[in-house]
Amino acid sequence: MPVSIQDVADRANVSISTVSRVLNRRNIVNDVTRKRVESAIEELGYRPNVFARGLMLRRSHILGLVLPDLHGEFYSEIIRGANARARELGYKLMISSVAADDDGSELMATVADQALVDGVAVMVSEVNARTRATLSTVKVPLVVLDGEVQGVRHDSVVIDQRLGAVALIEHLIRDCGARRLVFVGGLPTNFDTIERLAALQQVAADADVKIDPGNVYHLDYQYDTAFELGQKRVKEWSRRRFSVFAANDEMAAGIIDAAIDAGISVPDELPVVGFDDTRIAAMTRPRLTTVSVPMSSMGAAAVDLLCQRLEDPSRPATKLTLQSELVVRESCGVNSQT
Amino acid sequence: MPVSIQDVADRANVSISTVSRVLNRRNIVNDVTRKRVESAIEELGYRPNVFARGLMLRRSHILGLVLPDLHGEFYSEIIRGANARARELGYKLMISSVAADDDGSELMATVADQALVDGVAVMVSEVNARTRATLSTVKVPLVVLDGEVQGVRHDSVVIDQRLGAVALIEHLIRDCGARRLVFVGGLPTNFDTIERLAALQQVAADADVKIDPGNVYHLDYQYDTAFELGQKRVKEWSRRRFSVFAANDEMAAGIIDAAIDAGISVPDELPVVGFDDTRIAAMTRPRLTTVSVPMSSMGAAAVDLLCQRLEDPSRPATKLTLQSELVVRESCGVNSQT
DNA sequence: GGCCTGAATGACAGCGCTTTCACTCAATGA
DNA sequence: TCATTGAGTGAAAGCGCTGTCATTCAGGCC
Repeated sequence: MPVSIQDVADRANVSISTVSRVLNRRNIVNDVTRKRVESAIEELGYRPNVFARGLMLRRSHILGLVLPDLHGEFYSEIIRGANARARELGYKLMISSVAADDDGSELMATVADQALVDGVAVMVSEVNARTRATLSTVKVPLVVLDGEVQGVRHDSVVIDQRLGAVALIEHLIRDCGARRLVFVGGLPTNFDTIERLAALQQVAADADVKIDPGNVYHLDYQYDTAFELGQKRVKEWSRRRFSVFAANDEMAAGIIDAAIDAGISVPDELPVVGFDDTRIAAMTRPRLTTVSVPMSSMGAAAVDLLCQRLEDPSRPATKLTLQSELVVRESCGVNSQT
Repeated sequence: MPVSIQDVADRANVSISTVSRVLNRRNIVNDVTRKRVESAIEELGYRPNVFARGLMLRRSHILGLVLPDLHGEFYSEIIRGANARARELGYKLMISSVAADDDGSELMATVADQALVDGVAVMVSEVNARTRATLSTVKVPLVVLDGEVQGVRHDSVVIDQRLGAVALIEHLIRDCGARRLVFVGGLPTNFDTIERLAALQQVAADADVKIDPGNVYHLDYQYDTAFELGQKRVKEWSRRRFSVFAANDEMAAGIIDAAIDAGISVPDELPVVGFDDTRIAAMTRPRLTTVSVPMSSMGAAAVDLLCQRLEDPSRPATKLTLQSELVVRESCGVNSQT
């Protein structure tokens, strides 16, 4: 039923070799012959069989993208960026998600399909022995997003959260007069949480601002849990003149809402800042001061890196760093944009 | 370099046929032999070549998902739902996007990769002759999301927006006392816009509520354009006691913000409702009254339908309808949840 | 013993493509 | 005139797998 290269060859009165040559624009084919083949292809609506081609070429022109979860704008933006760039470069994108709390086996099952993809970009929320072991079995080019896996050869694209985070916290301390800070992050093993907390501690130390270990909370990046935490703590935070640095916008929104419910004014009685600059950052009231991270660029960069390595497998491992940027809105108390 | 079925056969001292049989659990293989083959597979870390297999079986276990755009929560939720179900059923998902204003050629290029996928789910924002022509060339099972394409054999999963929309408008009219309505939708050719406007007109007619054609606006589902429209009209709407029905939450948020900027209170002076119940619907102030549509279920259902047809190609075309549901919050003026 | 049966396995023909190698046949130079 | 070129093409060998058919061989029956 499906039309094969043989059908085209028959119709054009040439051998399949010639059709193949026309298809791949390789050795010179006589103009007249090529035209004949091309119209045969057109008339028959012929499309080369991807499998046969993949079998020969050992190339599928498919790139894998493995994300910890598909929830939230963060990931969807990565997909969008990766998809756009992949299309530009003539690749297809295969998406998989892995539960954030996966022990590695699921990651394994997903990445194991390397047999199909030419390369794979992986974002692991947490690097441990299991994930390391899993990733070391990957035989195709590997790009790690927003993290690094020791002992495994891979390129990576990371976001320099430090710069943005530092700018954010300096703004909070210098311009908004914060003296005491609360940090609300994800799990202590989470790469982003580690980075953001480190930035906080660094700036705080420099500015002689206090961060009590008791004021560092590890939640799960969700609105609800942050809201619950806020319900319990918001009055105390406000009374003691704290400012809240949440490691993402969702949690910042949760805390803002808890504060408002408790009759506490944000930012006057409790400044709150977020991270990521997702869609909701502009929707909260007050609007969130946050750090914009180039999510879709990250996806695009991953695809770039994969393709570059595919072209030149011997090039040295590359680490691409994307910058993050402070976005000042209203939730921190001083709107320097006005 | 890569280990093939022959390597396994050699190591286990059997023929490749036997290895293949072990792999596919087909004809009975002697227990002793099977164990030997299995351990050979294990030791060699053998994984069947997807292309060779696909070439024989004409099955890739990959499903395609083509969306008009990858922006926005709506699409990312579809991807999430589809991905989860695909994984459950042993399929992989390949994502592509097509610009919303595509004339069909891009859709063509994307869907043309049917050679690779076992089936494809397509969401077209607008059905016209071009898209119809493109989709009629698809040779694998096709599921159309949120729409129908005449003359092309396909299954479909649609969201019954009518029910939710009707409930929303009835709530607006009956419970909130709306007498005059403004509709802010997408392009007049957009399926969702057509459905939602139709529901509005139906209910309005029944309730003897007026909808002036001059109060039907066709925008692009974006916050910004709605905000701009709001800046121009919000005072007039408020003065004339209008209520605004926006065809998605983004536009509703834009109008709310325009109203607030103009010093107009929502909902007291201008009730506004949205559609979709995306993340931002709970983030606006006041929170949006909207209609929740089961986005991720839609993705999952598409995958289900595809797999079912793959199993039984002769089954009659199926149309799966998902229900939408009114979500009352604050932006309409009466919070019946309290 | 000769024959049949059926379980277990192997040999081999493709699937549709790319690619190597060989071939044809003008045009060219000696 | 004849060997030599090289552009253009075809024949055929796989790529790694599945599935059909053939083969082997122990056990059961007459």
